Amino acid sequence: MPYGLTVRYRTAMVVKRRLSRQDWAEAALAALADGGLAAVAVEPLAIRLGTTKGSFYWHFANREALVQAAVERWADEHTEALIRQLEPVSDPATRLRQLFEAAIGSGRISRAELALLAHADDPLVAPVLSRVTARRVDFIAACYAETGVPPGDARRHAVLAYTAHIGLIQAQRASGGTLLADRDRPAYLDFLYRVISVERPPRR
Amino acid sequence: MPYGLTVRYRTAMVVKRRLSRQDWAEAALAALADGGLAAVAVEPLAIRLGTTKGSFYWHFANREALVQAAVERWADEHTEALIRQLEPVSDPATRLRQLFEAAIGSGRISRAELALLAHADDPLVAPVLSRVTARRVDFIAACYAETGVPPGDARRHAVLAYTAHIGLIQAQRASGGTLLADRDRPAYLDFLYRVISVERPPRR
DNA sequence: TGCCTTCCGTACGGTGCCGTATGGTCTCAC
DNA sequence: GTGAGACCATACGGCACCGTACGGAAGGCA
Repeated sequence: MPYGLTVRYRTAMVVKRRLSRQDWAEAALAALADGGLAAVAVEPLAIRLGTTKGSFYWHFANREALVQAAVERWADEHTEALIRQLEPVSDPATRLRQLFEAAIGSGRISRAELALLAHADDPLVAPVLSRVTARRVDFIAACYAETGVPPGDARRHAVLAYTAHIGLIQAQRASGGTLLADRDRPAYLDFLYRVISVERPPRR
Repeated sequence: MPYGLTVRYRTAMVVKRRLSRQDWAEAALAALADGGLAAVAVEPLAIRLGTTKGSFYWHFANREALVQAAVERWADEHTEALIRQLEPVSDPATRLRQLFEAAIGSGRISRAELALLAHADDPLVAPVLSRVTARRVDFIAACYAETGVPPGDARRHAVLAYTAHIGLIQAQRASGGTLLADRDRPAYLDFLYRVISVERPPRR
């Protein structure tokens, strides 16, 4: 909501900016993160961007195209970028540890995550989500394998690590945050890291 | 139709009968399971039931009331009923084992589950979902405690068990079913059961 | 300066849903 | 059989959104 204001402000103060396809995609991803797939709607977004549908239908054929753009953007930002960033880390155990910390850390990340999981069977979401899920688990499994775990075990570890993570953010939200109090979180993470054979990360 | 019978013919296959509040709630839960919260819509449901909105607004004040009824129905069927069924099992380890088997078994159960998780922040869903989540995890933790695990550990075990389960059905759907092939499932469950300290259930 | 492309504003019609109003029909007690 | 209450059908207005049509404004370039 301060977003719309900002745009209005910018419009008034500076120069009226013409929007690009990327601007729309970015706004769509933001809307997705905090309103679900249904919030990716042309007219509301236009208002939020301080423009009108006229702009939108110049850059996109229809709403479907916008959703696709947003989802692709998400896949890149929240998976490929992270993997690119972790790939140079040579020690696989350190790599895993950093991955889990990054994943568990940001609540902003999980918001888009949850919105997409919520529409996993939507024809626009499903293919990307499926690709991303496979990519992540494969990456985790490869790290485990690199630490010396036999391949079959590596995959099982990876599946557990990934599902425990997804399940945790889901259940935390489902419980209204009462599932795990903040003060119990470190102990739980220690426990989880021990279970999935990751060396305990240093406490901050 | 050649019969000029007194029985009015409806488009649906069901014979025309007067509907109860429960009929609507049941249909709503079914719609929820396979179309998400948005599918709990009065007019489509009326068509599906072979009736009209006139019936609906006799039994319910508005759509909100219908959603509430469906969600409550879900909470009872998929949590309270299961717990009632498991409570008489005296051995806590057996109780846990049966619980996990029941939870992992039915795909029909998880469909409504997923639909509700998808709308965890909806004001109509949130309170019930939060209640149910707490109830389930508490139940699991109590079982663990009863097996002799110290209380703190019991809760951590319970959280892991629950989130691993939720995460698994989520990730399976997200991956389009490719996360864990059917043939890898038993081995994974063995692994999971070992990790969360539950005696391995007998293979069927 | 004028022109042409790129981009945006606005008006409009269409769709799917919610909720109300009102009158009709069915059922059961009597 | 009849009347009262329970239940349903239909028509209507409203809202939020999609997508189209078309007339402009903005900004580079001759």
